[in-house]
Amino acid sequence: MVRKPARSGIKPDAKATSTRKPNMREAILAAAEELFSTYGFNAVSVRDIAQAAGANPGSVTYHFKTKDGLLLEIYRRHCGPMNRRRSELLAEARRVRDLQDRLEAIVRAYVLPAFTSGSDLAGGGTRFTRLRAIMSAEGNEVVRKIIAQTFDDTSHALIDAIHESLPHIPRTDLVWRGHFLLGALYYTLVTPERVSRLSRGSADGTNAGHAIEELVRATVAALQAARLDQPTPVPRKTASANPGRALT
Amino acid sequence: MVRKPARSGIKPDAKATSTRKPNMREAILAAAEELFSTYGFNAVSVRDIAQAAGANPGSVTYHFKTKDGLLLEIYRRHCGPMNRRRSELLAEARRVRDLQDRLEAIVRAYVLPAFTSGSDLAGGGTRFTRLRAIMSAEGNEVVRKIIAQTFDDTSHALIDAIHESLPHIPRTDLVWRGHFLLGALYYTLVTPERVSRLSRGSADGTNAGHAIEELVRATVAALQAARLDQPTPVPRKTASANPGRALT
DNA sequence: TGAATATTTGGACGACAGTACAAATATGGT
DNA sequence: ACCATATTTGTACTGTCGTCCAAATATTCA
Repeated sequence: MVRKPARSGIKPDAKATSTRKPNMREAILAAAEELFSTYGFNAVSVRDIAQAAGANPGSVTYHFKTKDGLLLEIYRRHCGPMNRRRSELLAEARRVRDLQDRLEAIVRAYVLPAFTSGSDLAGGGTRFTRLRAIMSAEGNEVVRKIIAQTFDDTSHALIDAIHESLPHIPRTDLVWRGHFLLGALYYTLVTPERVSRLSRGSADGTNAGHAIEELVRATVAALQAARLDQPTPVPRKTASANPGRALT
Repeated sequence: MVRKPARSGIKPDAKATSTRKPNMREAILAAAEELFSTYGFNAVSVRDIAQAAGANPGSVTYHFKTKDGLLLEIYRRHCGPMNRRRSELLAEARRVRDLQDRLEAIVRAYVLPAFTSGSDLAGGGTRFTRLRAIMSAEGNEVVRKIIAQTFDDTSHALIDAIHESLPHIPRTDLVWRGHFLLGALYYTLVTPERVSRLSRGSADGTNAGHAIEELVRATVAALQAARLDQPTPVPRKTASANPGRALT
């Protein structure tokens, strides 16, 4: 790990009181999720995780075989409930009559489950989404597969629902704007203190409620934007930088 | 680096043919920038960089002392020109008469220099901004200092300029929306292939020109959005979910 | 209970990390 | 040519990494 962990209180002490099950596996998962979502995958070692969970490094290997396997299991835990919740809210949102309200509900259906996970209520959804944000930047191969398999359906459903409500806007534009939504969401979870700093304290970046409201408001407005009727036809010559090569 | 380097024992021979100036320092900087912006800081080793630059690992230490020092120098190279360009374009933008055009110009003044660096024309700006995006997710300590020192001024200038053009919108809201802009920008540079995939090929995420146009259009619309209360005064209950809890 | 199984432990392995350093070499001014 | 300096090289040091494994311990069920 890059910084010293300062010994966060993830100790599995006092376990025998209520539950007869120590369930080291769960403790390891929780510790890994917390550490990965804070420092990133590459910066956290298996030993860091084991120590935070009060377990032996060998135990991690026993339960999850590899470090990638551990990450995979974390994703498996959250993806199902989160996307199920999104589907429910999206179906609800589609039935809203007023266009403006419907759009807002659709965006909310996508954003809300990213902050509140179904199973874990203590900021679990936020933690997992922050993890997703970090992983998208670090570019882990295991994650890339999961995303294409699991999240693309949800994203398509979002875009389709929006397109239904805004049929006059090209689908391609909506893909872009939905992409920007996810980027804004990720960035807010990764660097919330930046909002507090730039607003000189008048906004709290770590307040999920505020973040959601601002994000929904901005996104609904962006989605409804018409094409610019090209006051400047093509970006200036300086914007010649088109890396034809593949990124990532 | 994540993948195995295959350990080719071949040495960088035949270097003295054309140019009489090896300038290994520059080669190391270029290689490090390329590798860091592709795989992240933690995933790339000093040895990876040295090999990519055709240099000896000790040479990296000689020129930049530490790995962090190398990263620091990369930032130093780009921050000055990029922010100077932003200031120029921003001053230009402020003088535009029409409100809509002015807003657009202001946003462009912030976005364009992120894609086209002053010195390097072959996608250098894009590469550096992608690096910044990855670093913001990985959370390096050295970078955090640079950002607070160097980029906050630029961000404040952007927000102030927008606030001048949209005085009826609370500054706090503009901070949020500017934050979303940066998040969207970062995410587009980090995962451009996602746009191509979700649009089923009808949009090219790696095309900087398109990305800029879409980003500017969406951002201008988002910036002008009024509070949700104003246009539709009806409080709704459709999106039943209730956010309100703190995160992190 | 005792046997079968599941889990935990502590240590080991080879690979690779960042950095340091003396020797070798290249460079530039006189 | 010479010397002083700048750079490059090869290697070595000390950690830490992910993973493995045999022994120890806990758990479950006949």
